[in-house]
Amino acid sequence: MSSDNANNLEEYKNRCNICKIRSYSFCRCLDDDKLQLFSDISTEKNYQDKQNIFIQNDPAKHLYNITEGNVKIYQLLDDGRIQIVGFLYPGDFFGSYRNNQYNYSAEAIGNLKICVFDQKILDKYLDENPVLAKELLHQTSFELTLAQDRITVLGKLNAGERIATFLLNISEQRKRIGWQNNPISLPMTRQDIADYLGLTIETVSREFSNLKSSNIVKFMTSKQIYLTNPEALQSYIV
Amino acid sequence: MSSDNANNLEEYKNRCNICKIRSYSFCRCLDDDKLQLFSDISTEKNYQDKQNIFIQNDPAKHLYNITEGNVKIYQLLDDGRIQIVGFLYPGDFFGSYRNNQYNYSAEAIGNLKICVFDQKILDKYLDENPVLAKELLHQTSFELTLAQDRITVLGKLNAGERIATFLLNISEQRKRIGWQNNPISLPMTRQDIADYLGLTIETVSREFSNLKSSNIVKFMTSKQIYLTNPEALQSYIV
DNA sequence: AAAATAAATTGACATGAATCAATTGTTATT
DNA sequence: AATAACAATTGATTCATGTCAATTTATTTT
Repeated sequence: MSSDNANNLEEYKNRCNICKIRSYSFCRCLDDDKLQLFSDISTEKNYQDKQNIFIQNDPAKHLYNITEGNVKIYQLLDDGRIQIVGFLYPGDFFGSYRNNQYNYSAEAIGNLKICVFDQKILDKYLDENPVLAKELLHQTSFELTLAQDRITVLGKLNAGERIATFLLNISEQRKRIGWQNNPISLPMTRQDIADYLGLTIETVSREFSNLKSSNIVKFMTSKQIYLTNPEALQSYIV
Repeated sequence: MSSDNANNLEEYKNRCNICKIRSYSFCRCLDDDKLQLFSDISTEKNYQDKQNIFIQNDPAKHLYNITEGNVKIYQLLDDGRIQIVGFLYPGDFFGSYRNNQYNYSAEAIGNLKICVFDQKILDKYLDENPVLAKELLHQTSFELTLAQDRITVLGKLNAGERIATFLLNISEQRKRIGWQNNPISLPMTRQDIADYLGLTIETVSREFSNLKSSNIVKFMTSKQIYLTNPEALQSYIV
């Protein structure tokens, strides 16, 4: 674990075809021989659809990084109301780097492959690898800007605008990781979309129907959408 | 700038009577002789009420840390709608550690004293001071959890619940930094509170009146509130 | 393939918060 | 101290989204 290895990470950063831009995924995005270097501090783990990775307020011991698949993180209120804080993609971190409690629950959407980092071991490792610490800081800063954007979406946008933003964000996300950005697939349910956007399932459905009848989107299936007129979507976001 | 200095920071962390818990304020919280060490990488700057520190989408060159006073950070939509992303306190960071554009505008609330860090110089400094990098990561992670909590407030809580959460958060914040947590002062206008909570000024005012007539709060002035019954406020948040 | 179960859509209606408008209270300015 | 300018409150009304209910479509299970 010489600091040399960490500095070399820079070169592998853009090699990953899953998470090119958002950050490298610590494990999958490294060549097999480099992967070995990280086996000291992370272990790989698999989850299936709807499996919980951890629950809000659990004592926090790990930081996770998505290798393959998607995760939803959500907060639950006492009376059962749920808010989905985020849908996460390959390369995204979740869990906790240092807090003693998880701030949300995390659940797999579909099949999931993640890297698990023990907080203490990672923390020690960062002392010897400032490049890695900075990279983690960079990624966390980026996630903070995404969360801040979502605050504006939930605080100021109406239903139609929220849906438009949501569709365009997914399209952008796909572009970022080098996938075709049209048609897009919605791996989550309508209820999940509603809980993510602070709306009800009925409102989500109605807004989709509006977009459909305006020929702005076209549904191949209810989870496969072709953005016929992305510019029209853009104009929703003022 | 030996890495020794950075490691020693740990001892000064809890000395500051402004920002004890949330993190140390890089400058003010250090003894005068230690302060000297940081003059290489940061400069102090003063602002007055309503002065802009930077504007959204400006090319980002600095990271800031509040020494004294408050800052509001906000996003502006094309049609003039505004969302206040956060009210910041002494010890809080804002600006950008590494992005090339600011994600929000920042404005002083009242008199403000901040430390300015040049991105490039800070970045280089972090390589030699992993403890500092980790501390910055820790603070950023913490701010991320706050932003995530706010997503739930804006996505799921009704007007009364948002106001109750807001008042309790301020009370907690004051407790954290060692001030009396009752009565609390609201340095911002009703419009600011509305723009922070995703409500209108009229709704904010009505909810305050409701709390007043239920004897849950008592207004010394319109900006000085005594929380007569904090437990009742708690029960709002389900 | 048929039946059963779950997910998504659509309609009718209710309601919380926004909007519009007027009034009162507070802080500057001369 | 009087006036002006601004901030906060209160009332009347509208409207976007939520709620409740029924129907259609899609996905499992047998």
